[in-house]
Amino acid sequence: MPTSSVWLRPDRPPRDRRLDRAELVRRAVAILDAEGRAGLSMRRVAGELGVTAGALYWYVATKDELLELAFDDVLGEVLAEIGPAAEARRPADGGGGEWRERVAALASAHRGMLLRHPWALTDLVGQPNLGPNAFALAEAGLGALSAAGFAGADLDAALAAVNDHVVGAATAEVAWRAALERSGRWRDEAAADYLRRATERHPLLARRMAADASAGLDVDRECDRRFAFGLGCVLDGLAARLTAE
Amino acid sequence: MPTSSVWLRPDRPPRDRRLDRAELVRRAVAILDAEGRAGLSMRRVAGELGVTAGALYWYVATKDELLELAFDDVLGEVLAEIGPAAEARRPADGGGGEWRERVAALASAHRGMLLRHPWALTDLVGQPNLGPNAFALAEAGLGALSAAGFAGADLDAALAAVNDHVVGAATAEVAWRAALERSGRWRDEAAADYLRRATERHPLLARRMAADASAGLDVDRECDRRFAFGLGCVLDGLAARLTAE
DNA sequence: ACCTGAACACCGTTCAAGT
DNA sequence: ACCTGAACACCGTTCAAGT
Repeated sequence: MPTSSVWLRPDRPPRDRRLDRAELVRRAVAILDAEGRAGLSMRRVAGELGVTAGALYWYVATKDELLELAFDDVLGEVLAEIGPAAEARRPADGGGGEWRERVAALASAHRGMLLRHPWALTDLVGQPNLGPNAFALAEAGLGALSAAGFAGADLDAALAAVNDHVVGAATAEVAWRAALERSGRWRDEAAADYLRRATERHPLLARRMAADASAGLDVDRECDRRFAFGLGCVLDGLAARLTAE
Repeated sequence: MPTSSVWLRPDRPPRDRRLDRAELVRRAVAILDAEGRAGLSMRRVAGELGVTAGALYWYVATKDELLELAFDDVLGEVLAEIGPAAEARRPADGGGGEWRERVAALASAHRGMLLRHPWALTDLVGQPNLGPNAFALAEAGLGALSAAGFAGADLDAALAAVNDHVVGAATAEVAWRAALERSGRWRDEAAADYLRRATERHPLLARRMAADASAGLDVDRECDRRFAFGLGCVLDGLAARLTAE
């Protein structure tokens, strides 16, 4: 059990080494993307790096630390996508109505990253995230919302409202897509029976499911639509709280 | 690898058995609540039930199935807290402005359950949830929002917006509380140094963190406040979309 | 029908010993 | 300083054999 955090023990200066943290993290992310959390083992990472499992513990104290580093790594993609330009021109802009677009761009990039790396959602639960990219992303969010006019405790709450929607929507989307993939195996007699009986007492649910099934819905479009709908609600609510003060 | 789902194979009628699914689930939930996901092993559950690990596989095909059952079990607490009364009087009420309170009550009970069982948040990612309590909860949400006036695809999107906020906020809250617990171990020289350097380039973040630290903030109150703030935003947005049509 | 006991193929982590 | 090799204490899952 490590007594402190990865972020407090920087990667040591190299001497005779064949590895460094960055390489561990790259491998871990690749494995996580390809096979999910269940596919990641210290032995697997080590094997792909041509090294023994024990060697990894020279760079990292536990597997959890490696996951922490991997999470912060992909978190960096969000601002990389927005472009450092947006960050640079922040103090300059007039803070008019365009805060909505800036917040929406951040939220959308954040969502995109979570969909590319669904395993990262699990990291959000239960682990404090104190890496440099987490800080930078938080600062960008605070910047966009303070430019809008939020300050003090409301600034925290406003950022939380946006982030919560991003995380919640990504969670639901990932789960829904997983369910659809497995639904291929649900096309038998027993499954149809179970669903029929289960929805008998749930007419609204039954109608929505029937609508989805009959319309041959475009999953990507529907996910985008729901995300935009919810984000629009949150942003409207924020705008209302802004003018009310 | 099971080819179908737990929900398709109902618990068999008893003969000489000493166990049943309900007992497995109760034990699993107790262990998860007490020690989190890391504390749950098939051997542990079996041991507490006075039985061999292999015996569990008579009732359940995999550990994942047990987790699925455990998740649906705690999901049942949400409507149990709201009371079946609310469900019963649903078709009767006039559908006026009180939909806000009904949706808020559902969201709040949902949040409470997730905070009591933080391990459930991990289940939300990657696993489709097809248990009876999940269906019932979805129906209740659809009922509240269709009473408000939503229909069709907007009904789905409206429910998703509320649920996403609940799940996202609970995720953030659980992570934040975990971070605060560990912050006891962060009170040394190196940690202070890391935080100082990390926040140097992030003035807004630094100011918010300083405000939190100096005010001696009440974590419970602040979490409640943020949840209500975000939920208020979402509900305002929904209300606006309702009158716009 | 239900459970035991033992096995299989894995884990994360530690640590002496090597270079 | 960095890595190996082997070990320890676990896992989930399977399955013959018992009752």
